[in-house]
Amino acid sequence: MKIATWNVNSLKVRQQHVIDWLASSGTDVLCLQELKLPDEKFPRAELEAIGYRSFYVGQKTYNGVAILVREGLSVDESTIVRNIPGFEDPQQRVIAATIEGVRIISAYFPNGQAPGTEKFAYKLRWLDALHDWLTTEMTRHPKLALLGDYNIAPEDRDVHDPKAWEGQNLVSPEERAAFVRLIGLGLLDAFRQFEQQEKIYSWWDYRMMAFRRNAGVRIDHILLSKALADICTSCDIDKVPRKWEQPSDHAPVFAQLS
DNA sequence: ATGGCTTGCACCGCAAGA
Repeated sequence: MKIATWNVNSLKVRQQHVIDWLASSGTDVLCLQELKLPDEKFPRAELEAIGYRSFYVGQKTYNGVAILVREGLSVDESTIVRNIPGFEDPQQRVIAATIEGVRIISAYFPNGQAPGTEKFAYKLRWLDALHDWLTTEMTRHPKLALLGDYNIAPEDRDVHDPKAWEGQNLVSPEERAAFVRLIGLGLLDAFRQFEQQEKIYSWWDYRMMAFRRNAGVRIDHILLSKALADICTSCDIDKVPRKWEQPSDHAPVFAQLS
C-alpha cells in the first residue's frame, strides 16, 4: 500500500493536479490538507470517476482535510473520526479512517504565526490535544500512520538556513519539543528511516524565487508506528508537482508499506 | 528591510499562510 500526504492550498485550484498526481504516482491512500472549501463543494464525483473514494471535513475559506482511498481497499465507515475528540475547535484540521486495518490520520497542524502570539498558543494547545488523543489511538491501533502538514521542521537539517530561522515559527524549541513528544508515543519519522540526500524539503515560499533557490523547509511528514515502520520500504518527497503551472507551495510526501 | 506570492472573499483591500 502506497500512502501519501499533500497540502494542496485550495483543492478547487489544485483539483487537476491531484487527479494527475494520483494517476502518475500510483498512490493508494492520499491525505490532503488545506482544502479551503465547504463539504458541498468537495469534488467527490470527479475523484470517484478516477477510482477514489473520498472522506473529508471541510469549511469555507480555511483549513479542511481529506483522505482519498483507491477503490477496492476496505474502509469501514464507522471508523471515520472528524476532528480531535474532546477538543472543541471550529477549525477543521483532522480526519481519521481505518483502511485495510491501518489507522490513517490526515492532519493539518496550525501554522502558529509566530512565538508569543495567540495563534502560537493555539498551536501548542492543539498539539497537546493531538498528543493526548494519539495516546489512545496508538493502543487501539498498533498499525497507525499520522500524515500531514505538521508546520514543524523537526531538526536544523530540515531547514535551508537554520541560522536565519533560529527560534522562529516552525522551528522554535516549543514546537520541536511537541514533535519529540509525538515521537515519544512510539512513532517514527518515515523519511528518516532511509538514507536521504541533503537539503530535501517539502515547502518553499511562493516569494523570492524560493523554489528555484531550494530555500525550503521540511514540514510535511509521515509518522509511523513500529508495526508500520517495520514494513515501510521507502519514503520520499516528490518535487515535480511544485514545478507545475500554478502549483501548491507544498510537495507531496509518500511512503511505500511492504 | 518583516516585504517579496497565492488564495478566498467580495468586489477592494485585507486576512492568512509558513
